[in-house]
Amino acid sequence: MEPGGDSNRTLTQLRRGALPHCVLAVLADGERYGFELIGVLAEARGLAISEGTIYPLLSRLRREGLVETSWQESDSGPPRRYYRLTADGERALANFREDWQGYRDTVDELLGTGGRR
Amino acid sequence: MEPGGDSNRTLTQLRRGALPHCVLAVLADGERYGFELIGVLAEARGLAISEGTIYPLLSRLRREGLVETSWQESDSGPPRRYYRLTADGERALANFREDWQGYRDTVDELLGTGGRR
DNA sequence: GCCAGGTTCCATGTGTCACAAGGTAGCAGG
DNA sequence: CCTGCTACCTTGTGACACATGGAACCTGGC
Repeated sequence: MEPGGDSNRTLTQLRRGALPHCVLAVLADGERYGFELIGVLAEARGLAISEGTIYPLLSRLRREGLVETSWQESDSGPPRRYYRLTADGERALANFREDWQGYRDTVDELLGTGGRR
Repeated sequence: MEPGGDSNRTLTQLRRGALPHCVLAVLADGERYGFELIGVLAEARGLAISEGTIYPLLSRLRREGLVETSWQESDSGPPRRYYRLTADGERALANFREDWQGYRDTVDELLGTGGRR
């Protein structure tokens, strides 16, 4: 049912690296709930994920103290759990920005994709 | 045994994304053997890996037909298994370059690390 | 010879994590 | 009520980086 996921598997592995911190980055702009995050990330090329990915991820971030949550009523539908960054979360995000830039430049250099832009 | 692997674990997850294709990229410049690759990658910031990582990775690339190998004698030490890119490997590398650039730009945009370098 | 130490390869076990699939619950509208 | 949507979460599977340990081969000292 899912054999040839060729270049798809590659993207999955790529996502692993930055996805959690991309979520943190989105939350840095204001609180969001799980379903909403899926929509926001779906608009970003190469970051489309599903519920089975986002909820375990958010649980982990919460367990690590990088985000905190609050339940809020909805006009139409069940209540939502909103996530927002903690101070630790902001620190983790700042650290990651540095790690990411170093890694990105290394890969660009090896691949020869660093040139223009 | 080592729970607090804080920012280290992050780098491991980052590596996962591009490491196999970075190996392909190095091999695109000429054939190399396993131990040599460890040294080459160690010089690239954020890509230092060990034998336990490189050999399973190379086996996988071989199984997928992206690299092929040949044994060659060494002046000093046991024989070496040299790896070089196949046509499929070159194709995979080219595909990955595109995937990588799209992904990289997406992450840069979300993190706000994209402003020309 | 033979033994210590370096080089090179590989296999096994563990832990992390993305994802698919499925399950629960609240809120509509016919 | 009952179909369908929104929203959350859990469980099982599989991929893969890494640590550890070991085998095979070479060299140099004695």
